[in-house]
Amino acid sequence: MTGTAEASLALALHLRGGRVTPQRRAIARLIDEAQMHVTAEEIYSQVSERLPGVSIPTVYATLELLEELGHVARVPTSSGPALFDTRTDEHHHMICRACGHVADLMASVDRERLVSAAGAHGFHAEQVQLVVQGLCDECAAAPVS
Amino acid sequence: MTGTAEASLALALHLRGGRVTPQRRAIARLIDEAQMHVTAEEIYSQVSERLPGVSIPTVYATLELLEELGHVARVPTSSGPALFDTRTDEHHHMICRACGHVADLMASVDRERLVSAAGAHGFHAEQVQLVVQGLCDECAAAPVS
DNA sequence: CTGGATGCAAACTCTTTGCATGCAT
DNA sequence: ATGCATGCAAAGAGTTTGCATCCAG
Repeated sequence: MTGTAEASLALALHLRGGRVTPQRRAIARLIDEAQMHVTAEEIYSQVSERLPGVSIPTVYATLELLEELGHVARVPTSSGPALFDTRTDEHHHMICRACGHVADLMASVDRERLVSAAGAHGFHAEQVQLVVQGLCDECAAAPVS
Repeated sequence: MTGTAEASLALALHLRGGRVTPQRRAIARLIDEAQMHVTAEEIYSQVSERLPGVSIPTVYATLELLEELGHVARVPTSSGPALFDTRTDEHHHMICRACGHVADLMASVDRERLVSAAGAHGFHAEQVQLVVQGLCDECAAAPVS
């Protein structure tokens, strides 16, 4: 996961004997330019503008590929469509239980301690994500619906 | 959320003019006795043994009710069916990306700090959950599939 | 009685699969 | 030329909705 998703995708695909297709390039490029948290559907509609004819299964397959390569990470949510995060550095999320909006949270957690705590349970930790649930400013102010 | 789900359910329902039905009692009771992390489907099949005829929509509705009352919490996951946690004290989760198994993680995070960090972003935090993703012992040992 | 809760079936959303075609290598 | 990737359509999970019936209060 060095450099852009588009570049490292080509490299990784060569190594594993995969193909660099226009669809994969276009999706990887969107990820590079991307807006933080996206659903497969959003990727689909945006990539469709640039490369008409892409299909949803291809979007899902490519997102899975990019996830393996570490260019996107799924955000753990409690409901709704899968959210892919284009930021892959250690950061966390606030998720509004009313509108579902996801925002980044700048805060540090003691990753080392948690990884070894997980290890003590026989778990091989790869990623530590913090999810803060509650209400975003707008939903907190909004009428009870 | 004082006492058992079954008991507090009755109280809360009276207060809001809701009804204490056999279905709700049975589901609340399962939650009281429960096994940590359950899907709606698991609740459904277990409650069906005691109270034949319950329907899936009722299970979902009751889980939502119990969630409002604070007797179950959804575990943020990256895929798969919704997981309801019957433990409502502050604790965290390790989720295996291979088999999906969820286990509790005993570790503390500085809740106060995170809640106020979220507050600084205008977010009204209610719950802080940590998700450690990786491989459980068995999947780490298992053949690459 | 009365309206909230239930069961059933159907709709819906999100994601994956099967299969024939197409294209990167 | 070879076989991986694609697009399409359809199947599949999981969850929600609509509506008539039922029963707790």
